[in-house]
Amino acid sequence: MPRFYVTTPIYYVNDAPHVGHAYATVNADALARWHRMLGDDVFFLTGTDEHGAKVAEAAAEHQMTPNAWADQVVSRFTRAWDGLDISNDDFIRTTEPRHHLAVQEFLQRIYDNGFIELDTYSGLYCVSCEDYYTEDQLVDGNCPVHGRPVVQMQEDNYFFKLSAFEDRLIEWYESNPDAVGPAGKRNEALSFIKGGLRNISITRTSLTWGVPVPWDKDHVFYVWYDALVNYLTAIGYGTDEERCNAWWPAVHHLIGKEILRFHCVWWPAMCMAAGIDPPANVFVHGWLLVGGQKLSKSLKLTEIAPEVLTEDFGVDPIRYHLLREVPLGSDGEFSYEGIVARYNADLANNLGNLVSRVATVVGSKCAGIGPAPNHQSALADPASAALAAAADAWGRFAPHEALSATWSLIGSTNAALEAAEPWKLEPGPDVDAVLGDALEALRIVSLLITPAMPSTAAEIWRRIGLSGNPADRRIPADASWGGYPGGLAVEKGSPLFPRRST
RNA sequence: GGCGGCGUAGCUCAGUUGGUCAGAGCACACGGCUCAUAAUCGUGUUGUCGCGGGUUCGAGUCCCGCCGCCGCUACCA
Repeated sequence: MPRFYVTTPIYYVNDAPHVGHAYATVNADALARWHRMLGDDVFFLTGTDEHGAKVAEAAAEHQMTPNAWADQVVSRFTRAWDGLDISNDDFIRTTEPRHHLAVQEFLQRIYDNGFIELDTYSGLYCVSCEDYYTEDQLVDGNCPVHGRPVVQMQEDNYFFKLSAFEDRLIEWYESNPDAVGPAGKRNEALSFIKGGLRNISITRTSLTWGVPVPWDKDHVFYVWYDALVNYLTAIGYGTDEERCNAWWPAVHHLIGKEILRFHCVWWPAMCMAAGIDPPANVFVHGWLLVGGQKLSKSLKLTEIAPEVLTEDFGVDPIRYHLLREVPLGSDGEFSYEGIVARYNADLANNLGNLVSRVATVVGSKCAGIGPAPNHQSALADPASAALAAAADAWGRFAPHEALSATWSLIGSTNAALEAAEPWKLEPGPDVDAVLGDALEALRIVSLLITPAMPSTAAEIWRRIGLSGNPADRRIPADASWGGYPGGLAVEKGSPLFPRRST
Protein backbone atom coordinates (compact mmCIF):
# COMPACT_ATOMS: atom_id res chain seq x y z
CA MET A 1 0.00 0.00 0.00
CA PRO A 2 1.43 3.38 -0.95
CA ARG A 3 2.23 5.63 1.96
CA PHE A 4 1.57 9.34 2.19
CA TYR A 5 3.22 11.20 5.06
CA VAL A 6 2.36 14.90 5.12
CA THR A 7 3.29 17.51 7.68
CA THR A 8 2.48 21.11 8.45
CA PRO A 9 4.99 23.28 10.21
CA ILE A 10 4.62 23.03 13.96
CA TYR A 11 3.24 26.37 15.02
CA TYR A 12 4.94 28.57 17.52
CA VAL A 13 2.81 28.95 20.61
CA ASN A 14 3.47 32.59 21.12
CA ASP A 15 0.84 33.38 18.53
CA ALA A 16 -2.84 32.61 18.49
CA PRO A 17 -3.99 30.59 15.49
CA HIS A 18 -4.90 32.80 12.56
CA VAL A 19 -5.77 32.45 8.92
CA GLY A 20 -2.16 31.94 7.90
CA HIS A 21 -1.93 28.88 10.12
CA ALA A 22 -5.30 27.69 8.88
CA TYR A 23 -4.18 28.05 5.28
CA ALA A 24 -1.26 25.66 5.65
CA THR A 25 -3.20 23.25 7.82
CA VAL A 26 -6.28 23.06 5.60
CA ASN A 27 -4.13 22.44 2.55
CA ALA A 28 -2.28 19.63 4.29
CA ASP A 29 -5.59 18.24 5.48
CA ALA A 30 -7.10 18.22 2.02
CA LEU A 31 -4.05 16.44 0.64
CA ALA A 32 -4.27 13.88 3.41
CA ARG A 33 -7.96 13.32 2.74
CA TRP A 34 -7.36 12.93 -0.97
CA HIS A 35 -4.70 10.33 -0.39
CA ARG A 36 -6.91 8.43 2.02
CA MET A 37 -9.46 8.22 -0.78
CA LEU A 38 -6.76 6.90 -3.07
CA GLY A 39 -6.37 4.12 -0.55
CA ASP A 40 -2.95 5.22 0.60
CA ASP A 41 -1.74 4.63 4.11
CA VAL A 42 -1.75 8.22 5.32
CA PHE A 43 -0.02 9.87 8.24
CA PHE A 44 -0.88 13.53 8.67
CA LEU A 45 1.08 15.39 11.30
CA THR A 46 0.72 18.84 12.79
CA GLY A 47 1.60 20.26 16.17
CA THR A 48 3.18 23.05 18.13
CA ASP A 49 6.66 24.41 18.70
CA GLU A 50 6.94 25.39 22.33
CA HIS A 51 10.52 26.14 23.24
CA GLY A 52 12.64 29.24 22.93
CA ALA A 53 13.19 32.60 24.56
CA LYS A 54 10.04 34.11 23.17
CA VAL A 55 7.80 31.57 24.84
CA ALA A 56 9.70 31.79 28.12
CA GLU A 57 9.38 35.53 28.01
CA ALA A 58 5.68 35.49 27.23
CA ALA A 59 5.06 33.03 30.04
CA ALA A 60 6.92 35.23 32.49
CA GLU A 61 4.90 38.23 31.46
CA HIS A 62 1.77 36.33 32.36
CA GLN A 63 3.25 35.03 35.62
CA MET A 64 2.97 31.52 34.29
CA THR A 65 5.37 28.69 33.81
CA PRO A 66 6.33 28.11 30.19
CA ASN A 67 4.51 24.81 30.34
CA ALA A 68 1.29 26.29 31.59
CA TRP A 69 1.49 29.07 29.06
CA ALA A 70 2.09 26.62 26.27
CA ASP A 71 -0.81 24.42 27.39
CA GLN A 72 -3.10 27.35 27.15
CA VAL A 73 -2.05 28.37 23.66
CA VAL A 74 -1.94 24.80 22.43
CA SER A 75 -5.56 24.32 23.36
CA ARG A 76 -6.41 27.21 21.09
CA PHE A 77 -4.71 25.45 18.21
CA THR A 78 -6.38 22.13 18.83
CA ARG A 79 -9.74 23.84 19.07
CA ALA A 80 -9.06 25.76 15.88
CA TRP A 81 -8.24 22.56 14.05
CA ASP A 82 -11.30 20.80 15.40
CA GLY A 83 -13.30 23.75 14.17
CA LEU A 84 -11.87 23.38 10.68
CA ASP A 85 -12.40 19.63 10.45
CA ILE A 86 -8.70 18.93 10.38
CA SER A 87 -8.06 15.20 10.24
CA ASN A 88 -4.52 15.04 11.59
CA ASP A 89 -3.42 11.62 12.77
CA ASP A 90 -1.13 12.99 15.42
CA PHE A 91 -0.50 16.28 17.16
CA ILE A 92 3.01 16.72 18.36
CA ARG A 93 4.24 19.13 21.00
CA THR A 94 7.94 19.77 21.25
CA THR A 95 7.69 19.73 25.04
CA GLU A 96 6.65 16.10 25.07
CA PRO A 97 9.10 13.54 26.45
CA ARG A 98 9.02 11.58 23.21
CA HIS A 99 10.28 14.65 21.39
CA HIS A 100 13.08 15.35 23.87
CA LEU A 101 14.22 11.79 23.44
CA ALA A 102 14.18 11.98 19.67
CA VAL A 103 15.99 15.31 19.58
CA GLN A 104 18.68 14.12 21.92
CA GLU A 105 19.11 10.93 19.96
CA PHE A 106 19.21 12.74 16.64
CA LEU A 107 21.63 15.44 17.69
CA GLN A 108 23.82 13.10 19.69
CA ARG A 109 24.26 11.15 16.50
CA ILE A 110 25.27 14.27 14.62
CA TYR A 111 27.66 15.09 17.43
CA ASP A 112 29.12 11.61 17.36
CA ASN A 113 29.55 11.91 13.64
CA GLY A 114 31.70 14.94 14.19
CA PHE A 115 29.47 17.63 12.77
CA ILE A 116 28.98 19.65 15.92
CA GLU A 117 31.69 21.73 17.56
CA LEU A 118 31.98 24.36 20.26
CA ASP A 119 32.57 27.97 19.25
CA THR A 120 31.68 31.50 20.28
CA TYR A 121 28.83 33.41 18.81
CA SER A 122 27.92 37.04 19.09
CA GLY A 123 25.31 38.95 17.24
CA LEU A 124 22.30 41.20 17.34
CA TYR A 125 19.29 39.21 18.38
CA CYS A 126 15.56 39.85 18.17
CA VAL A 127 13.74 37.93 20.83
CA SER A 128 10.49 38.08 18.90
CA CYS A 129 12.01 36.60 15.78
CA GLU A 130 14.21 34.09 17.56
CA ASP A 131 16.70 35.34 15.05
CA TYR A 132 19.90 37.27 14.62
CA TYR A 133 20.39 40.25 12.37
CA THR A 134 23.28 42.10 10.86
CA GLU A 135 23.51 45.84 11.43
CA ASP A 136 22.58 46.74 7.90
CA GLN A 137 19.43 44.70 8.17
CA LEU A 138 18.12 46.78 11.03
CA VAL A 139 15.58 49.51 10.49
CA ASP A 140 16.33 52.50 12.66
CA GLY A 141 18.33 50.21 14.89
CA ASN A 142 15.35 47.94 15.42
CA CYS A 143 14.30 44.55 14.20
CA PRO A 144 13.05 44.92 10.62
CA VAL A 145 10.16 42.56 11.24
CA HIS A 146 8.92 43.63 14.63
CA GLY A 147 10.35 47.09 14.92
CA ARG A 148 11.57 46.19 18.37
CA PRO A 149 15.06 46.77 19.75
CA VAL A 150 17.58 44.02 19.21
CA VAL A 151 19.95 42.74 21.85
CA GLN A 152 23.69 42.21 21.58
CA MET A 153 24.23 38.57 22.42
CA GLN A 154 27.44 36.70 22.94
CA GLU A 155 27.81 33.19 24.17
CA ASP A 156 29.61 29.94 23.73
CA ASN A 157 27.54 27.80 21.43
CA TYR A 158 27.75 24.51 19.78
CA PHE A 159 27.82 24.93 16.04
CA PHE A 160 26.51 22.64 13.39
CA LYS A 161 29.03 22.31 10.59
CA LEU A 162 26.64 23.20 7.84
CA SER A 163 29.51 24.27 5.63
CA ALA A 164 30.57 20.65 5.33
CA PHE A 165 27.36 19.87 3.44
CA GLU A 166 27.51 22.40 0.67
CA ASP A 167 28.54 19.95 -2.01
CA ARG A 168 26.31 17.18 -0.79
CA LEU A 169 23.31 19.50 -0.72
CA ILE A 170 23.97 20.72 -4.23
CA GLU A 171 24.34 17.17 -5.41
CA TRP A 172 21.13 16.24 -3.64
CA TYR A 173 19.25 19.08 -5.30
CA GLU A 174 20.58 18.23 -8.70
CA SER A 175 19.81 14.57 -8.48
CA ASN A 176 16.37 15.19 -6.93
CA PRO A 177 14.84 17.94 -9.04
CA ASP A 178 11.42 17.45 -7.45
CA ALA A 179 12.57 17.47 -3.87
CA VAL A 180 11.62 21.10 -3.38
CA GLY A 181 8.70 22.77 -5.05
CA PRO A 182 7.56 24.95 -6.67
CA ALA A 183 10.56 25.29 -8.98
CA GLY A 184 11.11 28.91 -8.09
CA LYS A 185 11.51 28.07 -4.42
CA ARG A 186 13.82 25.21 -5.29
CA ASN A 187 16.02 27.57 -7.23
CA GLU A 188 16.00 30.02 -4.37
CA ALA A 189 17.22 27.38 -1.97
CA LEU A 190 19.77 26.04 -4.38
CA SER A 191 21.23 29.43 -5.16
CA PHE A 192 21.46 30.14 -1.48
CA ILE A 193 23.45 26.97 -1.00
CA LYS A 194 25.65 27.73 -3.97
CA GLY A 195 26.37 31.10 -2.44
CA GLY A 196 28.29 29.36 0.30
CA LEU A 197 27.22 27.96 3.65
CA ARG A 198 28.46 28.86 7.07
CA ASN A 199 28.28 26.97 10.27
CA ILE A 200 25.33 27.68 12.46
CA SER A 201 24.90 28.01 16.17
CA ILE A 202 22.48 25.43 17.46
CA THR A 203 22.58 25.71 21.23
CA ARG A 204 22.01 28.36 23.88
CA THR A 205 23.22 28.83 27.40
CA SER A 206 21.18 31.96 27.98
CA LEU A 207 18.00 30.13 28.70
CA THR A 208 16.79 26.81 30.00
CA TRP A 209 13.48 26.52 28.17
CA GLY A 210 14.53 23.99 25.59
CA VAL A 211 15.77 20.48 25.04
CA PRO A 212 18.94 19.88 27.08
CA VAL A 213 22.06 19.07 25.14
CA PRO A 214 22.91 15.52 26.19
CA TRP A 215 26.66 15.98 26.22
CA ASP A 216 26.72 19.38 27.91
CA LYS A 217 24.25 20.22 30.67
CA ASP A 218 24.83 23.95 30.38
CA HIS A 219 23.22 24.12 26.96
CA VAL A 220 19.80 23.68 25.49
CA PHE A 221 19.21 23.34 21.78
CA TYR A 222 18.22 26.42 19.91
CA VAL A 223 14.49 26.24 19.29
CA TRP A 224 14.74 25.78 15.54
CA TYR A 225 17.02 22.82 15.89
CA ASP A 226 14.75 20.94 18.13
CA ALA A 227 11.67 21.93 16.18
CA LEU A 228 12.66 20.38 12.87
CA VAL A 229 13.20 17.03 14.48
CA ASN A 230 9.47 16.78 15.24
CA TYR A 231 8.95 15.25 11.83
CA LEU A 232 11.04 12.30 12.96
CA THR A 233 9.78 12.15 16.52
CA ALA A 234 6.25 11.51 15.39
CA ILE A 235 7.19 8.42 13.40
CA GLY A 236 9.21 6.89 16.19
CA TYR A 237 12.74 8.03 15.49
CA GLY A 238 15.05 6.61 18.10
CA THR A 239 12.40 4.37 19.62
CA ASP A 240 10.71 2.47 16.81
CA GLU A 241 13.13 1.94 14.01
CA GLU A 242 10.81 -0.16 11.92
CA ARG A 243 8.05 2.42 11.97
CA CYS A 244 10.46 5.22 11.29
CA ASN A 245 11.93 3.44 8.30
CA ALA A 246 8.48 2.77 6.96
CA TRP A 247 7.60 6.46 6.81
CA TRP A 248 10.94 8.11 6.24
CA PRO A 249 12.19 9.68 4.01
CA ALA A 250 9.00 9.59 1.90
CA VAL A 251 7.57 12.67 3.58
CA HIS A 252 5.92 15.80 2.22
CA HIS A 253 6.68 18.87 4.29
CA LEU A 254 4.23 21.64 3.53
CA ILE A 255 5.78 24.90 4.69
CA GLY A 256 5.51 28.65 4.27
CA LYS A 257 8.11 30.50 2.30
CA GLU A 258 9.39 32.30 5.39
CA ILE A 259 10.88 29.08 6.70
CA LEU A 260 12.29 27.84 3.43
CA ARG A 261 15.90 28.04 4.57
CA PHE A 262 15.32 25.95 7.65
CA HIS A 263 13.55 23.24 5.72
CA CYS A 264 15.41 23.32 2.43
CA VAL A 265 18.95 23.88 3.64
CA TRP A 266 19.42 23.19 7.36
CA TRP A 267 17.08 20.27 7.62
CA PRO A 268 18.40 18.15 4.74
CA ALA A 269 21.93 18.79 5.96
CA MET A 270 21.01 17.81 9.50
CA CYS A 271 19.54 14.58 8.21
CA MET A 272 22.67 13.86 6.23
CA ALA A 273 24.79 14.59 9.28
CA ALA A 274 22.72 12.19 11.36
CA GLY A 275 23.11 9.52 8.73
CA ILE A 276 19.58 9.42 7.39
CA ASP A 277 18.14 10.46 4.05
CA PRO A 278 16.86 14.00 3.63
CA PRO A 279 13.10 14.50 3.34
CA ALA A 280 11.83 13.42 -0.04
CA ASN A 281 9.74 16.51 -0.63
CA VAL A 282 9.33 20.02 0.70
CA PHE A 283 6.51 22.03 -0.82
CA VAL A 284 6.62 25.76 -0.18
CA HIS A 285 3.41 27.75 -0.08
CA GLY A 286 3.06 31.50 -0.34
CA TRP A 287 1.46 34.01 1.94
CA LEU A 288 -2.07 35.21 2.23
CA LEU A 289 -1.96 38.95 2.07
CA VAL A 290 -4.37 41.46 3.47
CA GLY A 291 -4.07 44.70 1.64
CA GLY A 292 -0.75 43.48 0.29
CA GLN A 293 0.76 42.80 3.68
CA LYS A 294 1.59 39.54 5.32
CA LEU A 295 -0.65 38.28 8.05
CA SER A 296 1.38 39.08 11.09
CA LYS A 297 0.56 39.98 14.59
CA SER A 298 2.92 42.87 14.74
CA LEU A 299 1.19 44.36 11.73
CA LYS A 300 -2.09 43.90 13.56
CA LEU A 301 -3.61 41.83 10.79
CA THR A 302 -4.12 38.66 12.75
CA GLU A 303 -7.48 39.63 14.01
CA ILE A 304 -8.74 37.25 11.39
CA ALA A 305 -9.24 34.22 13.57
CA PRO A 306 -10.38 31.10 11.75
CA GLU A 307 -13.36 30.65 14.03
CA VAL A 308 -14.68 34.08 13.21
CA LEU A 309 -14.71 33.17 9.55
CA THR A 310 -16.23 29.75 10.03
CA GLU A 311 -18.96 31.15 12.23
CA ASP A 312 -19.78 33.65 9.53
CA PHE A 313 -19.54 31.48 6.42
CA GLY A 314 -19.43 27.91 7.67
CA VAL A 315 -16.54 25.51 7.91
CA ASP A 316 -16.64 24.06 4.43
CA PRO A 317 -16.93 27.40 2.63
CA ILE A 318 -13.82 28.64 4.41
CA ARG A 319 -11.96 25.45 3.67
CA TYR A 320 -13.04 25.74 0.07
CA HIS A 321 -11.91 29.31 -0.15
CA LEU A 322 -8.51 28.60 1.34
CA LEU A 323 -7.98 25.80 -1.16
CA ARG A 324 -9.51 27.40 -4.22
CA GLU A 325 -8.69 31.08 -4.14
CA VAL A 326 -4.91 31.05 -4.34
CA PRO A 327 -2.66 28.57 -6.14
CA LEU A 328 -0.60 26.77 -3.53
CA GLY A 329 2.88 28.21 -3.88
CA SER A 330 1.79 31.74 -4.80
CA ASP A 331 1.03 34.70 -2.63
CA GLY A 332 -2.56 35.85 -2.81
CA GLU A 333 -4.98 38.39 -1.52
CA PHE A 334 -7.27 37.36 1.27
CA SER A 335 -10.32 39.52 1.75
CA TYR A 336 -13.84 39.39 3.04
CA GLU A 337 -15.09 40.61 -0.31
CA GLY A 338 -13.18 37.87 -2.03
CA ILE A 339 -14.71 35.22 0.17
CA VAL A 340 -18.22 36.52 -0.45
CA ALA A 341 -17.69 36.70 -4.20
CA ARG A 342 -16.39 33.18 -4.48
CA TYR A 343 -18.94 31.85 -2.06
CA ASN A 344 -21.79 33.24 -4.10
CA ALA A 345 -20.40 32.30 -7.47
CA ASP A 346 -19.07 28.82 -6.80
CA LEU A 347 -20.96 27.54 -3.80
CA ALA A 348 -24.36 29.23 -3.81
CA ASN A 349 -24.96 29.75 -7.53
CA ASN A 350 -23.23 26.75 -9.02
CA LEU A 351 -23.00 23.85 -6.61
CA GLY A 352 -25.71 24.67 -4.09
CA ASN A 353 -28.22 25.69 -6.69
CA LEU A 354 -27.52 22.62 -8.79
CA VAL A 355 -28.30 20.39 -5.83
CA SER A 356 -31.51 22.31 -5.23
CA ARG A 357 -32.81 22.25 -8.77
CA VAL A 358 -32.04 18.58 -9.30
CA ALA A 359 -33.74 17.58 -6.08
CA THR A 360 -36.76 19.69 -6.87
CA VAL A 361 -37.27 18.27 -10.34
CA VAL A 362 -36.71 14.73 -9.13
CA GLY A 363 -39.42 15.50 -6.63
CA SER A 364 -41.88 16.80 -9.17
CA LYS A 365 -41.15 14.54 -12.13
CA CYS A 366 -39.89 11.33 -10.55
CA ALA A 367 -41.93 11.23 -7.37
CA GLY A 368 -38.78 11.92 -5.40
CA ILE A 369 -37.06 8.72 -6.47
CA GLY A 370 -33.74 9.27 -8.20
CA PRO A 371 -33.44 7.46 -11.55
CA ALA A 372 -30.32 5.63 -12.66
CA PRO A 373 -27.91 7.40 -15.01
CA ASN A 374 -27.52 6.73 -18.68
CA HIS A 375 -24.33 4.92 -19.56
CA GLN A 376 -24.11 6.81 -22.82
CA SER A 377 -24.55 10.14 -21.10
CA ALA A 378 -23.01 13.25 -22.55
CA LEU A 379 -21.87 13.99 -19.00
CA ALA A 380 -19.72 10.87 -18.84
CA ASP A 381 -16.82 12.52 -20.62
CA PRO A 382 -16.86 15.72 -18.57
CA ALA A 383 -17.02 13.57 -15.46
CA SER A 384 -14.03 11.46 -16.35
CA ALA A 385 -12.16 14.55 -17.48
CA ALA A 386 -12.83 16.23 -14.14
CA LEU A 387 -11.69 13.15 -12.29
CA ALA A 388 -8.49 12.88 -14.29
CA ALA A 389 -7.69 16.57 -13.97
CA ALA A 390 -8.43 16.59 -10.24
CA ALA A 391 -6.27 13.55 -9.64
CA ASP A 392 -3.43 15.08 -11.57
CA ALA A 393 -3.78 18.37 -9.74
CA TRP A 394 -3.84 16.88 -6.25
CA GLY A 395 -0.74 14.95 -7.22
CA ARG A 396 0.97 18.23 -8.03
CA PHE A 397 -0.17 19.87 -4.81
CA ALA A 398 -2.52 22.10 -6.77
CA PRO A 399 -5.83 22.03 -4.88
CA HIS A 400 -7.11 25.11 -6.70
CA GLU A 401 -6.80 23.28 -10.00
CA ALA A 402 -8.42 20.15 -8.64
CA LEU A 403 -11.40 22.17 -7.50
CA SER A 404 -11.53 24.19 -10.67
CA ALA A 405 -11.70 20.94 -12.63
CA THR A 406 -14.49 19.71 -10.40
CA TRP A 407 -16.46 22.88 -10.97
CA SER A 408 -16.24 22.36 -14.68
CA LEU A 409 -18.32 19.22 -14.18
CA ILE A 410 -20.81 21.20 -12.14
CA GLY A 411 -21.01 23.67 -15.02
CA SER A 412 -21.52 20.92 -17.57
CA THR A 413 -24.31 19.47 -15.46
CA ASN A 414 -26.10 22.79 -15.17
CA ALA A 415 -25.79 23.22 -18.92
CA ALA A 416 -27.08 19.71 -19.60
CA LEU A 417 -30.16 20.39 -17.53
CA GLU A 418 -30.72 23.62 -19.39
CA ALA A 419 -30.45 21.84 -22.71
CA ALA A 420 -32.87 19.07 -21.82
CA GLU A 421 -35.32 21.12 -19.76
CA PRO A 422 -36.70 18.13 -17.87
CA TRP A 423 -39.12 20.39 -15.99
CA LYS A 424 -41.00 20.86 -19.24
CA LEU A 425 -41.28 17.16 -20.02
CA GLU A 426 -43.85 14.66 -18.98
CA PRO A 427 -42.59 12.09 -16.48
CA GLY A 428 -41.02 9.17 -18.29
CA PRO A 429 -37.80 7.74 -19.66
CA ASP A 430 -36.55 11.03 -21.08
CA VAL A 431 -36.89 12.81 -17.80
CA ASP A 432 -35.38 9.89 -15.94
CA ALA A 433 -32.36 9.85 -18.22
CA VAL A 434 -31.64 13.53 -17.69
CA LEU A 435 -32.06 13.48 -13.94
CA GLY A 436 -30.26 10.20 -13.49
CA ASP A 437 -27.29 11.75 -15.23
CA ALA A 438 -27.49 14.82 -13.04
CA LEU A 439 -27.64 12.71 -9.90
CA GLU A 440 -24.67 10.70 -11.06
CA ALA A 441 -22.76 13.89 -11.71
CA LEU A 442 -23.60 15.03 -8.19
CA ARG A 443 -22.39 11.72 -6.82
CA ILE A 444 -19.06 12.16 -8.56
CA VAL A 445 -18.88 15.79 -7.51
CA SER A 446 -19.41 14.70 -3.93
CA LEU A 447 -16.42 12.41 -4.16
CA LEU A 448 -14.24 15.06 -5.76
CA ILE A 449 -15.06 17.75 -3.22
CA THR A 450 -14.63 15.48 -0.22
CA PRO A 451 -11.02 16.50 0.46
CA ALA A 452 -12.04 20.16 0.47
CA MET A 453 -15.54 20.03 1.92
CA PRO A 454 -16.07 16.74 3.73
CA SER A 455 -19.31 17.72 5.44
CA THR A 456 -20.90 19.14 2.34
CA ALA A 457 -19.90 16.11 0.33
CA ALA A 458 -21.45 13.80 2.89
CA GLU A 459 -24.63 15.87 2.93
CA ILE A 460 -25.06 15.80 -0.84
CA TRP A 461 -24.30 12.08 -0.75
CA ARG A 462 -27.05 11.60 1.82
CA ARG A 463 -29.56 13.79 0.04
CA ILE A 464 -29.30 11.87 -3.18
CA GLY A 465 -30.05 8.73 -1.23
CA LEU A 466 -26.64 7.12 -0.96
CA SER A 467 -25.58 5.42 2.25
CA GLY A 468 -22.27 5.64 3.99
CA ASN A 469 -19.82 8.47 3.52
CA PRO A 470 -18.08 9.54 0.32
CA ALA A 471 -14.84 9.79 2.27
CA ASP A 472 -14.91 6.01 2.56
CA ARG A 473 -15.16 5.48 -1.17
CA ARG A 474 -12.14 4.84 -3.36
CA ILE A 475 -10.78 6.98 -6.11
CA PRO A 476 -10.63 6.41 -9.00
CA ALA A 477 -12.69 3.19 -8.90
CA ASP A 478 -15.81 4.60 -7.26
CA ALA A 479 -15.70 7.82 -9.24
CA SER A 480 -16.15 6.34 -12.68
CA TRP A 481 -19.37 7.07 -14.53
CA GLY A 482 -22.41 4.97 -13.72
CA GLY A 483 -22.11 4.37 -10.01
CA TYR A 484 -25.43 5.90 -9.01
CA PRO A 485 -27.79 2.96 -8.67
CA GLY A 486 -31.12 4.75 -9.08
CA GLY A 487 -34.24 3.94 -7.13
CA LEU A 488 -33.10 5.98 -4.16
CA ALA A 489 -35.14 8.58 -2.33
CA VAL A 490 -33.85 12.06 -3.03
CA GLU A 491 -34.27 14.73 -0.40
CA LYS A 492 -34.81 18.38 -1.27
CA GLY A 493 -33.39 19.91 1.85
CA SER A 494 -32.72 23.55 2.50
CA PRO A 495 -30.12 25.49 0.49
CA LEU A 496 -26.63 24.19 1.21
CA PHE A 497 -25.11 27.63 0.75
CA PRO A 498 -27.62 30.45 1.13
CA ARG A 499 -26.63 33.28 -1.12
CA ARG A 500 -24.92 36.20 0.58
CA SER A 501 -26.08 39.71 -0.13
CA THR A 502 -22.96 41.64 0.84
C1' G B 1 25.26 45.93 -5.69
C1' G B 2 24.64 40.39 -6.83
C1' C B 3 21.19 36.38 -8.14
C1' G B 4 16.09 35.26 -9.49
C1' G B 5 11.13 36.41 -10.89
C1' C B 6 7.20 39.40 -12.64
C1' G B 7 4.49 43.29 -15.76
C1' U B 8 -1.56 39.71 -20.88
C1' A B 9 -9.14 42.23 -20.98
C1' G B 10 -12.32 46.50 -15.17
C1' C B 11 -10.49 42.50 -11.36
C1' U B 12 -7.71 37.69 -10.53
C1' C B 13 -4.91 35.18 -13.69
C1' A B 14 -3.83 30.67 -18.04
C1' G B 15 -0.86 30.90 -21.97
C1' U B 16 4.36 23.75 -23.03
C1' U B 17 9.61 23.29 -27.06
C1' G B 18 7.77 30.65 -31.43
C1' G B 19 2.98 29.65 -36.24
C1' U B 20 -6.20 29.67 -34.48
C1' C B 21 -2.27 32.63 -28.60
C1' A B 22 -5.10 36.77 -28.10
C1' G B 23 -7.74 33.11 -23.69
C1' A B 24 -10.46 31.47 -18.67
C1' G B 25 -13.19 32.82 -14.30
C1' C B 26 -15.42 36.99 -12.00
C1' A B 27 -17.76 41.64 -13.25
C1' C B 28 -20.72 43.98 -17.16
C1' A B 29 -24.43 43.99 -21.48
C1' C B 30 -28.13 41.62 -24.34
C1' G B 31 -31.11 37.32 -25.18
C1' G B 32 -33.42 32.50 -23.50
C1' C B 33 -35.56 29.80 -19.47
C1' U B 34 -38.48 29.75 -15.12
C1' C B 35 -36.79 23.48 -12.26
C1' A B 36 -33.60 26.20 -8.92
C1' U B 37 -30.74 30.06 -3.62
C1' A B 38 -33.15 37.16 -8.61
C1' A B 39 -30.01 31.12 -9.29
C1' U B 40 -29.18 28.85 -14.49
C1' C B 41 -28.17 28.59 -20.01
C1' G B 42 -26.48 31.22 -24.54
C1' U B 43 -24.13 35.32 -26.92
C1' G B 44 -21.14 39.52 -26.66
C1' U B 45 -17.87 44.22 -25.38
C1' U B 46 -13.10 45.88 -23.51
C1' G B 47 -6.87 44.32 -24.47
C1' U B 48 -1.20 48.17 -29.10
C1' C B 49 -0.03 40.78 -24.47
C1' G B 50 4.98 47.22 -19.68
C1' C B 51 8.14 50.50 -23.48
C1' G B 52 11.82 50.52 -27.58
C1' G B 53 14.75 47.82 -30.83
C1' G B 54 16.37 43.00 -33.00
C1' U B 55 16.26 37.67 -34.87
C1' U B 56 12.52 35.07 -38.00
C1' C B 57 8.39 33.69 -43.43
C1' G B 58 6.02 34.44 -38.54
C1' A B 59 7.01 36.39 -31.30
C1' G B 60 3.07 37.54 -25.05
C1' U B 61 6.26 33.03 -26.58
C1' C B 62 13.61 33.93 -28.39
C1' C B 63 17.80 38.13 -28.00
C1' C B 64 19.37 43.33 -26.38
C1' G B 65 18.18 47.87 -23.90
C1' C B 66 14.81 50.72 -20.84
C1' C B 67 10.77 51.61 -17.19
C1' G B 68 7.96 49.71 -13.06
C1' C B 69 7.14 45.94 -9.20
C1' C B 70 8.68 41.85 -6.15
C1' G B 71 11.68 37.84 -3.77
C1' C B 72 16.41 36.07 -1.84
C1' U B 73 21.17 37.92 -0.34
C1' A B 74 21.96 33.45 6.77
C1' C B 75 26.79 34.94 8.38
C1' C B 76 31.16 34.86 11.74
C1' A B 77 22.85 32.16 13.76
